[in-house]
Amino acid sequence: MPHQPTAFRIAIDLAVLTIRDGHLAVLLIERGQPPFEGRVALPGGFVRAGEDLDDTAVRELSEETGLDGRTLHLEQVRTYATPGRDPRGAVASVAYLAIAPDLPMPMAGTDAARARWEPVDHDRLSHGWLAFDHDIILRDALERARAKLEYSPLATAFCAETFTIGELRAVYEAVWQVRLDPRNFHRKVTGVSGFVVPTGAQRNPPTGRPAALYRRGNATLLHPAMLRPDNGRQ
Amino acid sequence: MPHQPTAFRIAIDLAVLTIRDGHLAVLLIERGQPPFEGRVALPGGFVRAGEDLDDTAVRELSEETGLDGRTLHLEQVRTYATPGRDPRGAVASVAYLAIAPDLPMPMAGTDAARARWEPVDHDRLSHGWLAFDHDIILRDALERARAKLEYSPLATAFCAETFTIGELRAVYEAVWQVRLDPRNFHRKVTGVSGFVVPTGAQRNPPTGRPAALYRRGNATLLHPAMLRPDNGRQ
DNA sequence: GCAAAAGTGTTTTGCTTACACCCATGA
DNA sequence: TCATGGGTGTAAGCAAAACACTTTTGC
Repeated sequence: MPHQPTAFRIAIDLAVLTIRDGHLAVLLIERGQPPFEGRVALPGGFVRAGEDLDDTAVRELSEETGLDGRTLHLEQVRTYATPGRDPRGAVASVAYLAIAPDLPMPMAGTDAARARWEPVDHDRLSHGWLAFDHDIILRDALERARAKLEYSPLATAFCAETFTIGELRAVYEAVWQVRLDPRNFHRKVTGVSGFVVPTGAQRNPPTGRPAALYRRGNATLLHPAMLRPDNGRQ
Repeated sequence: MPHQPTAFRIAIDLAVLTIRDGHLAVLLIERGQPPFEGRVALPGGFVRAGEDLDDTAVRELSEETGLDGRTLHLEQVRTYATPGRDPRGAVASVAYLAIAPDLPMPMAGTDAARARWEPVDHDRLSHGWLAFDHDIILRDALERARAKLEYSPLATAFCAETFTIGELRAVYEAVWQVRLDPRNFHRKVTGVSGFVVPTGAQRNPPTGRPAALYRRGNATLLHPAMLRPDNGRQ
């Protein structure tokens, strides 16, 4: 056979999302060496011998950001291997989507010093915001997250252990970039079996009536689904 | 740095689906050499230098099965790289889902002689039906196909250029493994804007009233969606 | 009392289901 | 004429959207 398989290095790139100040934010690393030195990029790194892809994702998340991937929602999105996508040669990238609650930023020690949360800039996205082809990777990861909010309880992964319905609504509003009716949202969420369960406790907002606190339920699929407004309008 | 990135070869594995005799079928290859000689596996092959993943998928589809990937629905599903998944060493596999109409089997020439359609065996699936980890890959690809029938016009990719509503219903029934009410299905499909458009022509079934023929519309998302019966029942 | 956020009730509208019923053909 | 699949009508039930209204806090 004349054609030999090419040898690739395989990188994991992480699109780590959270909600900060009511806005969707992504965890970025300022690159300290070429290629793309000084530019911002998704955190990531190479798969090592004997490592499964999920393991690499957890390890890189810890090394580069200080976050514990075992407690976060973490899922594979897709793989990119367009020739020339990495100036260092034949590097395939397996993209992962991670969802984190609004954590204190510390991420002490190690390489995490270069990590920071940045609001997702929908204008600059796909127009040279991030290094490599990370604009495309982030766009695909965002679309995955948006889609999964509809039929899975993924939104609770953006929240702390306990949360109010208003906080959950803020997640949907930030990720979908829409305004939702608080009254209908409340009824819809509490009507989906296994989505959220009341803890009995309450929390006082700065002003206003105290909100009941909830924790994640055990549903893995939402029924009925939380459909995006205007979803599919031609 | 003590840890070097491992070098991988990257394979594309194809889950090519069609409907044959009212049943969901997958295209399999009987392996002619070790490892897993004599066992059946998904068709596939290695990514070559300078090739994008989609290109490899199209090329392998043509070489191993005689099908033209440029005219088929073809989409990436996910990547598998669990250590030890391939006895030949560090081989990552990028799985693709392909959908074909019920084509005449010829697939003349080349390696396609070893290719054959097999009904999807849901019992043996995940219990050592296919070589490598292809049971898992096929299961994931099937789940992708099942999910996409709900919100995308993917079902038309199983049909020829023109088709009847009954044929389209047979696709949903075969992929979802359910019975659907023909009357309600007809109304639902024709009510989704851009899903199917009437050609004006008709076709006579062996017995019964002639059926109107349709072709694919230009919708990329179905609204309202074709929800799976019982979808999400706890 | 006022502002603000939480939460309930009600109406309208649209989709889904179940099923009765009619249509057009081959044998 | 009968069997068979194609296709329409209709009513019940669930879910979504819009919005009036009440509750409970901090100031």
